[in-house]
Amino acid sequence: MKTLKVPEATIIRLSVYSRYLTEVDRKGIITISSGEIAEGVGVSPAQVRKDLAYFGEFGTRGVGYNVKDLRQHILKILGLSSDWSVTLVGLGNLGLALSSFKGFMERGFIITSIFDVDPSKVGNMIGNVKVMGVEQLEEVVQQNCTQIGIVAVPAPFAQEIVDRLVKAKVKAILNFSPVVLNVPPEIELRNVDLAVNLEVLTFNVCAQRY
Amino acid sequence: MKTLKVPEATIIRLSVYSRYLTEVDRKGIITISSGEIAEGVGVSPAQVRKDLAYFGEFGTRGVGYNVKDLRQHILKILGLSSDWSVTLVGLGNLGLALSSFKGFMERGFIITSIFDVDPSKVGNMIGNVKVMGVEQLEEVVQQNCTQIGIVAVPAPFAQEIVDRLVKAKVKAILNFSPVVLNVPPEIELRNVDLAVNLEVLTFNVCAQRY
DNA sequence: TTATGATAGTGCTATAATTAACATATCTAT
DNA sequence: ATAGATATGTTAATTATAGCACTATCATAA
Repeated sequence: MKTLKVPEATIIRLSVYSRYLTEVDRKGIITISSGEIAEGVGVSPAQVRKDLAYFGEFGTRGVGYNVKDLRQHILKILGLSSDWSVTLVGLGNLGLALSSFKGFMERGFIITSIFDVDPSKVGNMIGNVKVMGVEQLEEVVQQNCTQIGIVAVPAPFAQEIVDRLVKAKVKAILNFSPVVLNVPPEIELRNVDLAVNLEVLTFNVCAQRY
Repeated sequence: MKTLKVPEATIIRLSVYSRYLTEVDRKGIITISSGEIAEGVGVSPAQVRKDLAYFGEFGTRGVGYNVKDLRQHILKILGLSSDWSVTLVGLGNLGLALSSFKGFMERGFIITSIFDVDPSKVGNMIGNVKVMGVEQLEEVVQQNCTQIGIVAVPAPFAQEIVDRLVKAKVKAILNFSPVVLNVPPEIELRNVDLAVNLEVLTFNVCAQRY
């Protein structure tokens, strides 16, 4: 057990491992080796062991890992042993897609509030959540002890929404607007930029040159 | 000019720089320094210069970079000097959101075809693109010389769709299904896993422990 | 024309991440 | 019991990435 500085790449892989283990578990498989996990998710066996070694010893030498146990351990590491209350701000096309995204619920992310500015949307039900006007954001989010905010508003409004989420004491923000946002250092911020992803692809497609 | 092995992190940053430069250019600013770019996007000035150095010399010592020029150079590097034909497979909530995502069009990604299995969707118009049944995928995609496929279908169908895209000779695939996909090495594949992003956040929120 | 200030480009250093190698532990079969 | 096969955990080596500091170059103004 090394501990202390864990690369972000490791966290991302752990998340992928856990999802793969869920799949493997569903097939009724009891034990799995680092090599099989590696094969399944497309990394090296050493990488799998190294990633796990940051957090402890979860396997049995000569045998492998118990699928259920390892999965549980990883979920615990990722902070997924209990549910998270999530607020979604912005109910455009992307927001709507996110609101019904199964992958969130499956992993314990519960969307407990949804906000939009559009009066024609406010009051509507999305699943069993009522859409509210953004003016209520701080109050509702704080009351619910919501810890994660998802920002899916047009770029020009993103910073303002983020500021209000910070005021409402969320701990982490997932931003889908293609802008650089400023948050206090204690707030975790991640940006998902869809166009960037395509551009990495086009670079690579064109990259015989480099 | 160093060339040859460019880190992916560099490509991602270049994409961010270029977007920032677009913004700066709109404000009518002519010249910008590495320090100002760095400030604007939240990296170090050395990093900005290093990233650009992979591809050439674009600035003037003692002065900085011409905003328009640098922007154009970066777009060229990323392969964005001409448009890309993109096909979208899967018109669920996410697919629908992607189909109308402005960020794609702005950067020259043109969705030229959309496929779904649901007969109630086939035939509908999304913008000026007619939704087609997946059975036509190979034919249409190949005919259009579409080079990029976006996969937004449920996880169990993703591999099959990817196989068909490969058969249809796309060069790159952006996958939104949370599964590990197999493609031949010459095909560029990127995965966008929305839940993973949230899980990196929760880990960090919980990570006082580590 | 020359001195000064500013800033890009670059080589070197330090840090981080990945891969490889190995020593240790477990299970199975004889 | 013991030997052999297997697979983890860990240390070492390699590779990749980022940061720093120096050098070269340009613009400006005296």
